[in-house]
Amino acid sequence: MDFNSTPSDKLQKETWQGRIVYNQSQKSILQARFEHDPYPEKATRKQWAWEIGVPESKIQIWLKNHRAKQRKLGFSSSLEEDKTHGQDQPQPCTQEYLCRGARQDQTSNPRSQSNVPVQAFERKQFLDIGTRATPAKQTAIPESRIQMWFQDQRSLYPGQSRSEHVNSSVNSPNGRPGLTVQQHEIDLSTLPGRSHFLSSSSFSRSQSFQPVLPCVIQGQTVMMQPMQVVQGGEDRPFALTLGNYMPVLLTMGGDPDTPAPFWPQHQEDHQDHQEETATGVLQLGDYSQSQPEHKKPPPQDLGDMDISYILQCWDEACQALLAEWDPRKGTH
DNA sequence: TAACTAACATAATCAATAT
DNA sequence: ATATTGATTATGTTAGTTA
Repeated sequence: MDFNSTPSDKLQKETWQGRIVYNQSQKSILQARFEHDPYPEKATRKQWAWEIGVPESKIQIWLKNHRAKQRKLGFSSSLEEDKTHGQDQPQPCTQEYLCRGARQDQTSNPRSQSNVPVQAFERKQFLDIGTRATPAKQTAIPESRIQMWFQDQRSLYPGQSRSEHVNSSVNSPNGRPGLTVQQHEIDLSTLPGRSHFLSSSSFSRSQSFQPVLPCVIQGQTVMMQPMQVVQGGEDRPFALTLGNYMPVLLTMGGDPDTPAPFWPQHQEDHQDHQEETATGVLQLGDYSQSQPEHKKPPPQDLGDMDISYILQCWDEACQALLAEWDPRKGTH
């Protein structure tokens, strides 16, 4: 991530959050297209995205913002006349919802495809751009679908508020959430039983879980499990918060239904690395292992491990993170 | 057929970038 | 410092899928 480069003549640049800065030609194209079709269907959005060279999800965001801007400017009435234009004359929708056929084909439930997004949501209800991309890669579900699914899940299971999310971020000195560390405990026993989700899931409704901090050492995944809820993570150096986490060593494999951890062993060419550092890992095994109040023994696989080795891994993890953590950037 | 949920939408707001 | 704008939130609707 390059925070020092100037935007000048770059096509677009990505910031810590993956924010795009459209150049003038991109904006012109989008605005011209928008005038003719302010509510493009999926295929059209993809076409625009291809022409401009950005993901379709970005087009969707741009359209959303541009519609809002137009409404604010008082052009909403004219938009009403245009909005069915170019949609092969479907039945006019109530409000501005796309009609049948104009929408993307409804994909099957991510839960039936893989429990990667489910477990990601169980761990963290607010996904950053980087962490969102990882389960998307693991499941072949587009990132925009992952994002939508998370939004729907949050509406179904309001486990934490935005402010709690913000407060739980460990901000870097410049105010940016360099490493997002979810410290809010989601008590599943309070969730409404509105679906078969919980009962069919790998954990019981009466259980709660806490997020974990991952790191990979010598081919092993070490999960840093919270020992207690940390108050006021703001402005606190990451190194200090590490002390509140208990190392738990996880091993690969096991349950065939359990996908491989989506923590990338090889951090590929994704735009955002720092966010994934703190969040993008799949916790394996029984969720009951994560209950901090009971101080249960670590996962069963750990029984085969030598405790000194575990502690050594933990020490190495701390050392590595401390060595690589740049206080000016909030990450390495 | 009812329940569930993916795929949309809006308004409000935050935050990065431009002016 | 302020305006612009991309991104995210909460919340609501529609319609396809599933039990």
